[in-house]
Amino acid sequence: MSHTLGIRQAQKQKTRQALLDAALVLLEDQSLSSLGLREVTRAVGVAPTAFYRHFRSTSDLGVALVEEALGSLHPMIRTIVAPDGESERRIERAVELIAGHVETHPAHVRFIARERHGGVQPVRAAIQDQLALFGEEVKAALAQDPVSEGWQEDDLRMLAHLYVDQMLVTASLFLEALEGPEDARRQVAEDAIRRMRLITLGRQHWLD
Amino acid sequence: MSHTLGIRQAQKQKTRQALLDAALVLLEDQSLSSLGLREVTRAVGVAPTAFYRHFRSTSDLGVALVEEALGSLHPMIRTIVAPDGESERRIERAVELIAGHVETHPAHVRFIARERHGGVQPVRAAIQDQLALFGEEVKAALAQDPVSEGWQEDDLRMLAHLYVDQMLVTASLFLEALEGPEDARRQVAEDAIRRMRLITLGRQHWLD
DNA sequence: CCATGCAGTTAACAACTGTTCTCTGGAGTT
DNA sequence: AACTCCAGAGAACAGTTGTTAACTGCATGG
Repeated sequence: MSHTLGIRQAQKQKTRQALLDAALVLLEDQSLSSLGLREVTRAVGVAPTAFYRHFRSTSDLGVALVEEALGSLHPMIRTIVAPDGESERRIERAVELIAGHVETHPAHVRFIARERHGGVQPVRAAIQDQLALFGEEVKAALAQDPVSEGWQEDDLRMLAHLYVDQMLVTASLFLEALEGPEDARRQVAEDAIRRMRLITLGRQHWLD
Repeated sequence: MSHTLGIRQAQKQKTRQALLDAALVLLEDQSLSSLGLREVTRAVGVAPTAFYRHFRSTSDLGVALVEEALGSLHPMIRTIVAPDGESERRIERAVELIAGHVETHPAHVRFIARERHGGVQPVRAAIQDQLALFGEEVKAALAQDPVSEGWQEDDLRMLAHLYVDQMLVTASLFLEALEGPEDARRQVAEDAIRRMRLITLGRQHWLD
């Protein structure tokens, strides 16, 4: 299906990716609203004006980063919330998956946590859109589960959003514990499991 | 107890407060890491160099803003979590209190939500410190509650942090709905109440 | 094989940044 | 009344920023 694109376009995508990568590194200790376009091009080793061939502005680049960070995450969401297996085991697997993802993509996770409430409106909007999508996917999966029988639409939506928020909180806690000792990470994992367990408990008694 | 301070110090505190206020306004649509000190002094109508009489840097000012935004919030936390009255009524009151605070101090709430994961380390640390304090206060209050009889220390801590996170999430949702129609705010309130209800349910069955 | 398109370069711009040093006027002290 | 102190002003600094225009060289399609 993928038409092998010419040398020309390949080179373009390569520098575009280099810009995204460099920006992500620079964003590890600053916010997008203070990221300068010259800063990014300098890091890549390319003229400042080359930036415009790929992005209208840094906030435009930010939106592309949101796509990169969250767009590929939908399969993982579906895996986490897939209704199979015993609930305790599912919780542990979910937390493990989150921990793994934070370990392999720390900069992406940091970027999302930072810019979710950050100072750049279009980027905030892009993140909200993706998270809303996550919410719908989780809600659809929850609806499949027999535990959700008799649930109102509103309550399902609430629970789905609660789960999504919980995933983000957990991810950002893992992020904080990344540099620290392994003990801290295990602590975060245990705490996250406890939280999920309590939420699941509330879920099972919702219709009492 | 408060010694009436001289004209000199009074004037100093006045411009200091003016700097904080101006910064808070400017931070409504940008992050602290992109806030310039000249920008702030210009907004106040004072020479750039005057800034140094009050703050070492903008991140120093940010830490002061954290104090201003969260320092005065401890009484409210204690009120919310005080163990009196029926639980459903307590939840409603808590959500109302949060909604009210977001309405009266939107800029402060936005600042905290933004800089909690923002690009300025000292500010992040200051926020984490305050939130950890909130956590301890909530935990202490929960321990008083008869529902918490027989709970382990770890579980109490987990629940306290869950509550604190939930308050922040709720506040930021109210913030997003602030400009919109009243309908949206009522929706947020109802959703927040539902979340709290589910968590409380999980809490009541924790020791089953 | 030649003409076109376009990714990336070079140079220049006005505007802005944080920080330094020196100065001043008036409040606080004796 | 004379003296000290210090919040704020003013000017200057070397760097930085985003954006513009006109360019160059090479992959591409006819």
